[in-house]
Amino acid sequence: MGNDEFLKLDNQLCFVLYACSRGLIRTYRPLLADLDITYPQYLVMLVLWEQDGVSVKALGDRLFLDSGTLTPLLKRMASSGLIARKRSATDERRVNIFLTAKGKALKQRAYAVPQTLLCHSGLTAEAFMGLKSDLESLLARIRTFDPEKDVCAGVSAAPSSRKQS
Amino acid sequence: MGNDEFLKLDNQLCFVLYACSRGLIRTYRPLLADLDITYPQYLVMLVLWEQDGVSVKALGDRLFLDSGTLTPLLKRMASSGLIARKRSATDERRVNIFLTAKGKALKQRAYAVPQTLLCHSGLTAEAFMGLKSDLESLLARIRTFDPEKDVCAGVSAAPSSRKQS
DNA sequence: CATTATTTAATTGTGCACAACTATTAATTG
DNA sequence: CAATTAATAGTTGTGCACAATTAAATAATG
Repeated sequence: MGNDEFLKLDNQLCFVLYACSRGLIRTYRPLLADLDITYPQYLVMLVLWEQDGVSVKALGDRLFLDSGTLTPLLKRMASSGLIARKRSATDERRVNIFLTAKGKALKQRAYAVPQTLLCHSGLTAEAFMGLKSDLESLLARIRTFDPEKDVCAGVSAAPSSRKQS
Repeated sequence: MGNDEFLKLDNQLCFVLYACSRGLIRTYRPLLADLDITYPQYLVMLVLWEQDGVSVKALGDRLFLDSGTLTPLLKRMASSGLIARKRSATDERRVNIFLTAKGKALKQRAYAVPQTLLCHSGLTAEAFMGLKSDLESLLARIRTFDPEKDVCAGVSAAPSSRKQS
């Protein structure tokens, strides 16, 4: 009976994380609409403003997105004139992404975005940093988790069914 | 120049939230695949296991999803035999969602999911509760934010351009 | 009671996410 | 150097998200 507690929606960390993520992105939406970009496109711009000319692969590693997501997204950004996609001369497999003048210029209008968001979040700088740090730890943990040596496999099974190596 | 710090990817709370949310859902995926459901479908099941027969509207209020997302999702769940969609007799606008026998039975196999996830997250019960609580506060704040009385509007503009009522 | 406004779901269209697969190029190895 | 393997993008197909619109039913109002 006490097991039912674990299945209640309000006891799910993942749900509040999922709801928070979508809620924050919803808060960004009108600000980014002024810049004519979506939230994932904004993330691509953040990477490019730090380092122009990165490959699709490097972008994917940074944003945890694969080519199935990035290829069409980058094509949309190219057709709206923010970036240019250029096949690498030294490695023909690579496609490098470069900011256009329009893409570089957009940065000026983006400076206001993070500060407006911080204000909307109602967080102090300390709370902001603390929460970000906690989430970074969680992210690192779930991304390095190795299913091969899964300590959790039998965690909710009957004790007798646990397989010890 | 110091403004550039605010536009760095690694300084974005929303990005780590977005990455964490997708990372956790990725961790759920193989477990839920065993139950033949996706993560959003799992959330619907959590609501229905708590309260059978809710309307699409009530589901949407609970999960922060609209009919554009829920209608096709619920149709898929109906065709896979987990739920039944029934037009309400007392209010013909409403569609109420009921668990089938198969849907009710699935709960037994779902008990293991939250505990496996908790283990994968590597969080203590205290850290889990603390993080969930912090995210709930943030969610409440951004969901009740009223753009009409936006204190943040001029937050990054020049001080002289601030409009006081 | 007829009209208007509101509520509720469904529909349409766009843009992600991601798994599975293909094609091309580069690196490795016998 | 030829054959194999690995790396990189692209393609295809499915399932969300969400804005905007439509349609139907109910509630509110003059």
